Amino acid sequence: MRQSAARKTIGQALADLRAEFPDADIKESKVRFLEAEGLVEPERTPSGYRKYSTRDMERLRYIIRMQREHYLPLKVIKEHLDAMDRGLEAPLEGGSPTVPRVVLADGSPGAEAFRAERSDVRISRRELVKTAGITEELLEQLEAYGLVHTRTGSKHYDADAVVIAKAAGELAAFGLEPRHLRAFRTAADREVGLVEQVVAPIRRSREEGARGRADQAIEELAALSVRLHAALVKDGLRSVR
Amino acid sequence: MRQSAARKTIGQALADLRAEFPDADIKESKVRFLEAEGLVEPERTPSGYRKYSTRDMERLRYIIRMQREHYLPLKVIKEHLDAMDRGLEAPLEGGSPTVPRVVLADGSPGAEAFRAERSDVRISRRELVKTAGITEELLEQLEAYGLVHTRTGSKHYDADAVVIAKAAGELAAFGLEPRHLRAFRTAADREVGLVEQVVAPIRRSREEGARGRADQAIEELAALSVRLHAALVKDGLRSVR
DNA sequence: CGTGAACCTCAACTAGCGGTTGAAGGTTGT
DNA sequence: ACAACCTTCAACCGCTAGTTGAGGTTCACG
Repeated sequence: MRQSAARKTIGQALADLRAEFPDADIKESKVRFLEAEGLVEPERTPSGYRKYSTRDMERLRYIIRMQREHYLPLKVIKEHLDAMDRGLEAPLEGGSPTVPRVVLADGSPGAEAFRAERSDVRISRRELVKTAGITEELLEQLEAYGLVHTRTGSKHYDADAVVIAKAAGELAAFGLEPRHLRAFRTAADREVGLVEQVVAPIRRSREEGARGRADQAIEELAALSVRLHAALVKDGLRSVR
Repeated sequence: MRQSAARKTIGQALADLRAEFPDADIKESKVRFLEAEGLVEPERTPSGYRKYSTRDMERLRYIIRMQREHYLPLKVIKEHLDAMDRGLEAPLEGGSPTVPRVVLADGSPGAEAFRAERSDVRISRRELVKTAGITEELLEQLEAYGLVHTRTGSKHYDADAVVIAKAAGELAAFGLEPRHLRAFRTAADREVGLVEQVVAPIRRSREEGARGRADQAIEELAALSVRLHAALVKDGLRSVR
């Protein structure tokens, strides 16, 4: 019934977008228009049907988010996407130029984050404290709770560490301390475990391309996890409002 | 020719703006247009000539900066100006380097983003199954595990339900069943609890604007939670790859 | 007092953006 | 076989952010 969620026809792609942005009334014509403008380039079947990959879907979601949340014109969004294509990302607002910026810039189900394997960011402890805008003390606690860590076998931190530290810093401003955040770590670990469970058999298969399919699966699972999580939190918060 | 610098005629105002934004080619017609749109309200002399105060000039400069730097549409800029009139801070003005800004919460646009999705989507069970592309059976399980539910006191589902159901459907394609997803629910609940903890005291305060500040806090916390979670998952997955 | 620059209003016009629509036709799944 | 789904292409649309011009008033200076 449900195929590998990977390469969607325009209709399926549209259904996905509508599910994620239910109040936006996105039409086929819009998705095609975005292609005409050079913002997405889905592959085509031999007969000419569009096929949207996970990456294409990420781009579409990014476009819609940027339009809605930041009112950016398409040509600016295109520049961002192009910039993200060749190397690192650049989106929202320039900061200190010395420090690499981190993607997961807003509440996006941050799929693009999972692609950024290329960003071999290496940051010293001092830089981390500075760019994340946190105190030494907070960093120590974050490390104690296993939320932030140096790369295995290194004394340096990576891009994830920056995002985590930054978020933790802002949460601290609300009175949430690292010990409150332990649950996040646990939840994340559990999800990673789930992903492992799914991927292990794929990876073990002796078929050709098993490795690639495993990586693809990891990406999709990660994106889905984050999306599911975000929706559940949002749903749960309805009761708080 | 020489006047008190305070209240400029439109010609003098224009000269000022052109000096500050030499490459913007601002015309009288534009300044008048901005007034017609309610973004500035210069006083008038008895004969009807416009007189721009220092404050009016600041507003004009702000408008031009926002257009150039953030591509904001006039109606959004107007909202910002109105908000600033009622004592709030300039939403998108250059942030202090020490305190990082939360993107999702950057003033009315961000607020709208989260609020917008509370649109009153009402979907029947049949529609949910169809748009999420899942089976009846899966939906039953999702409900049994508390992942998807109708709105309290209603027989209909909302936008969150669609996103959740869809994600669950795609995860099911990977062999992950609702029972595997229970942990997501638990994690989300824990985060909601945390948010509640932070927000409750804000809300209880009898100060003016407490309600608004509480909502603002919820949005920020939600964004931070999702961000933190995503980064932790991504970080955790590094070991799987 | 006259004249010209600077100002006024109001209506009509416009360019560009971000799509939408419809017609005519090809492809695919059951 | 036939519906559901997909394709292209050109024409059309509504909105934003102004611009332009006609016709008239006010101000500053000689």
